[in-house]
Amino acid sequence: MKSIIQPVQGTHDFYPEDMAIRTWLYGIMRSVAESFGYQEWEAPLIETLDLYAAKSGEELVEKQSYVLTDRDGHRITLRPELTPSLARMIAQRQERLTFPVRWWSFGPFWRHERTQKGRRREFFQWNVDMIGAQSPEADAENVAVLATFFRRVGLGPNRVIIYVNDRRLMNAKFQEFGIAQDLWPVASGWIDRKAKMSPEAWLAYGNELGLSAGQISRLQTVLGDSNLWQQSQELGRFFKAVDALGISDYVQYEPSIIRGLLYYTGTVFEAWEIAGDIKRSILGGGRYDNLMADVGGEALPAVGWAMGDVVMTLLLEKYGLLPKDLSPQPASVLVTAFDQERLLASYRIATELRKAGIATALYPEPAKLPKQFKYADKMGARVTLVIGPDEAAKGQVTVKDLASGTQQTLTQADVVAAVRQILVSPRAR
RNA sequence: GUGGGCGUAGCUCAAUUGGCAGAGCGGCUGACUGUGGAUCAGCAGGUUGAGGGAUCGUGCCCCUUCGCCCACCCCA
Repeated sequence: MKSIIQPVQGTHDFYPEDMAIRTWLYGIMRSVAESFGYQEWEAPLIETLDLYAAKSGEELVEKQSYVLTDRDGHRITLRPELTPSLARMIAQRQERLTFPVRWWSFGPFWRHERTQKGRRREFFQWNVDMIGAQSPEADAENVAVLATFFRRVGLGPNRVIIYVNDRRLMNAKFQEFGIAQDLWPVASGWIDRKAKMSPEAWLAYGNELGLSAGQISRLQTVLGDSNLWQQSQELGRFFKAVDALGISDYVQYEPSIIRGLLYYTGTVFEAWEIAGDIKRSILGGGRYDNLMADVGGEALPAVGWAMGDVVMTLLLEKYGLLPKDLSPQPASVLVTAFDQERLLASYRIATELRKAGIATALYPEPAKLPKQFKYADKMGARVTLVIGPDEAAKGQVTVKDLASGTQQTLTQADVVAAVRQILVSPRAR
C-alpha cells in the first residue's frame, strides 16, 4: 500500500458509478416532489452556530456539529440539519412569500458521529416541507410525497411502511392519566424507546423516569391499541385524506411512534423497513408548528420530513432496485488515433460527430489499434472510427459497429449518418 | 462517548504450533506488425495499514496508532 493520504473519516468518495446512483436518486426525488408542486431550494452549507443553538437538540449542537472559527473570528458551523435554515429563510421573506409554501431540497450535511451501517459523517438528505398550512390533510399530502417516492423506486408496501401518530392525541392521554405537564417530554422519550429496549428494562426505565405504576400500565394499554386514532379528530381526517391520496397501503397507525425530538407538535411519522435488519426508522418527520416563532419569525404552522441517502441506497441495493444500466458509457463513439500524421483528421471527424449531438471520445495519442479497440470495448463505446493511411488517401473513414463486429469504409460526408444508424439499431450479436 | 471484530498484490481471498509471502480475477507483453470481447504463453505487481516491543526467526505473539466494519449512545 502506497502512502495515499486518507480521506476524512465518515466521508464517502463518489466514483462515477456511485455518482450515477446519486444522480438517479436525485432525479426521482425531483420528479416526485415537483409532481406535488414542491419547489427546489437550497440553504448555505455553513451557518452561524447561533442558528442551531436556538432550537436544535443539545446533542446535535454540543457534540456532533463541526464548528470552526473563520479568519474574522466568527464561529460558524457546517450545517448538521436543514430545518433551522429553512426557518431562517422563511422568516426573512415572511412578508413576500405566498403561503402555503412547498419546498424540497437535497444536499450535504455533517455530523461528527461514530460511523456505522447506514450512517456517515458527511451525508445527503432529502428534505420536504410545507409551511403555512395546518390541516391534517396537509400532513397527509406531505406524507404522500414520501409514499409516492417509495412507489416510484419500487419499494412496495410489503417492504416499507409509514407509521403515524399524533402528539396532540398522546398529550391528551398524558393529561387523562394525570401525568404532570413537565413530564410529557420525558414520557414521550420513554415511549420512543420502547422498540429499542427489552420489555423489562423498558418498564423499569419508565419507573425511574418518575411515572407511576398505574400510569405505566395505562400507557401500555394505550400503546397496544391500534384503534386509538379514532379518538383523534385530526387523525381521522388525516386517514381519510390518505385514502383519497391513494397511499393507504403504505400508511398505518402506530401508537408507539412519537419521535424523540422536542419540537414536534402534532402529526408524527416514521418509515420502517418491514423485514428490517435496519433496526431503526429509515426516516422521520412530522408537524412542527412552533419552530418558526422559536427561531424569531412569526408563528407559522409547518410539516415536513427528511430522508438520508445512505440508508435509502442500502435498502435499494438490498432489494435489487438500483437500475442495472446506471453506469452508461462515457461516449458512444471512440475515434482512434492511427498515427501522428493522421491524428488531426481524427480530431476533425470527432468534431463533426459532436456537432451532430453524438457523444464522441478521442483516443488522445497514437497507439496500437488493438489497444485502442480494447479501450473502446472497456469504456462501452458502440462504435469505433479509424482513419489510417488507406482511408486518409481517399478521404474516407472506417466505421465499425462493436456489437456486431461489422465495419464499412465510407466517405467522410456519410459518417455521421452511418454512426447514427448504428446507434439506433439494437445491440445484436 | 462505550464495547467488539477486521486490515496480506489493483480486486476477492489463501498461507500448517512462530519457519522461503501464494492463487484466481484484473493489468501489461506476445501469439495476431491496420481491429475489441474468446483462447494460449509469458511478465510485472508486496515495507503483510503504520510505528514500536518480545523472539534465533513473525503476515501470525504483545503494546501504540490510523482506518474500515458491527453494536450501543443519539437521531435533528
